Amino acid sequence: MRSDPAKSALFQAIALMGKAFASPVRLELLDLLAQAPRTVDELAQASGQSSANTSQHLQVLHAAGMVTRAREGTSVRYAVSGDDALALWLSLRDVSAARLAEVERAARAYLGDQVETIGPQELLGRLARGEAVLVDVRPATEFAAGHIDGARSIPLDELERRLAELPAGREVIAYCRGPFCAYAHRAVRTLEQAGRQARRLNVGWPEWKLGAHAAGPLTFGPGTG
Amino acid sequence: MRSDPAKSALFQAIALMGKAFASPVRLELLDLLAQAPRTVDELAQASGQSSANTSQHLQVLHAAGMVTRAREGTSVRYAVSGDDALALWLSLRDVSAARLAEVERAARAYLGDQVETIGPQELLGRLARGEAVLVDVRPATEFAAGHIDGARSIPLDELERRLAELPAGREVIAYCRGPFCAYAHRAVRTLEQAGRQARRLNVGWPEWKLGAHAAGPLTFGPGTG
DNA sequence: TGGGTATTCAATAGATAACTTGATAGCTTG
DNA sequence: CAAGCTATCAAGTTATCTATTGAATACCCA
Repeated sequence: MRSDPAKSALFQAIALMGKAFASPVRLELLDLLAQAPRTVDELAQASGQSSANTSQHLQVLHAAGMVTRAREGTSVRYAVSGDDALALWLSLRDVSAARLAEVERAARAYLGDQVETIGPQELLGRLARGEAVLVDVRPATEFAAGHIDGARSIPLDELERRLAELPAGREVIAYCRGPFCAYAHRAVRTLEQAGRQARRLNVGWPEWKLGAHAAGPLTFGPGTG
Repeated sequence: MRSDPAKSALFQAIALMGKAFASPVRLELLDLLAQAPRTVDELAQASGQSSANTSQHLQVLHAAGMVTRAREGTSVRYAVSGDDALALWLSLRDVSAARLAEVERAARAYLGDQVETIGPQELLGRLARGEAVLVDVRPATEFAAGHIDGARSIPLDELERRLAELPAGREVIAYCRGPFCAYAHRAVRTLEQAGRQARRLNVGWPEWKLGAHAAGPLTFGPGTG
């Protein structure tokens, strides 16, 4: 077994994908791409990195097979390469949150006080009975790239002046990018200060897309069926 | 959004776990630990690394929350820290195999010619009807640490001289560490050369343990239910 | 065809990581 | 308590990674 060159090549090849997850900048880019495909420039702006640096990190992600690249006129649009790649990123994120106290701590510090949540099952029931209204508080472009069926788009920074659009007497459920995104937290606080009843959906669009609404608790990895 | 320190800290913390997957040596250690807990020395020997180097890599894995550490007299025994961590490693492995041609290529080169396979569902049926016998061809210590219910242990290097133990007239199903392990391939070839009917189970012990037998095809990530 | 923009390439300096070697600490046994 | 073993630490060398800068390329549009 000592230094079998073929086996060694196998692990080396897998490590290429592992390296993709070794930089916080790349993780942030991946997290942005999990919401919607974007161009290099959009990603550079959203992540606060230089264009060149963003491009280089995207190439690492591309070499690892995590993202696809497509020319669009003068721009190049990157996207997560598939549901399996998306699920892998979410798994890494969730396992690290479960296993690393530092991630939990950083998440709490970033999100602020917890707000009341609702699960996918209960949400579907309340929506079907007309008791609740579902609001996507992400930026409009991300809503356009994909959203939960039946949701209406009110980006967080427009929420305050568009409160009237929300029917009174119905509870408002807000969702955003996922459990580590602050938008829905802030939306719920804004809504409550406006005297509305509001909760946060405990999954984001990527988790929903992968099927969180079809089953109960989140599960990981191969063969959970 | 530009350089939010709290958000940046979050990705930095997650990247700590990402870094764990960035080295082929660590991946090999993780792969070994996926079969059974082991001491530093055992891991060093199995991976062909120096003791000190192995220890350092294990510390990185430990800092990432992927493995646990327990003193056992004069030794220290490491183990994968839980089913979620195990599933994450298997997902990384499988997604990289699906997305990176180089991984596929290296796997084929390592495993040699394909042999006929059988799935968990069909296996359970044949076992229940007494038509097949299931053999675990991994080293005995890995069998002792956990194995598929009803399997008998015949390590690959003992298979040839223990052929008589296998009842004639029944198909032999061999399994080992997983889809990237060569043991079961070699076992099937050995058995066929001895005139026995044999197939390879298309999952290994870790996949089975995580529930591959309970459902059909492998699925990835959160919320597949 | 030429100007403008988006992306990538190339080169560099600074930071991090990998592996080796030799020393240290913890446990077991005589 | 001393000897012997296992694991970890510390220091040093080499290799790799990151981010920056400035140049080059690809595309669009006039």
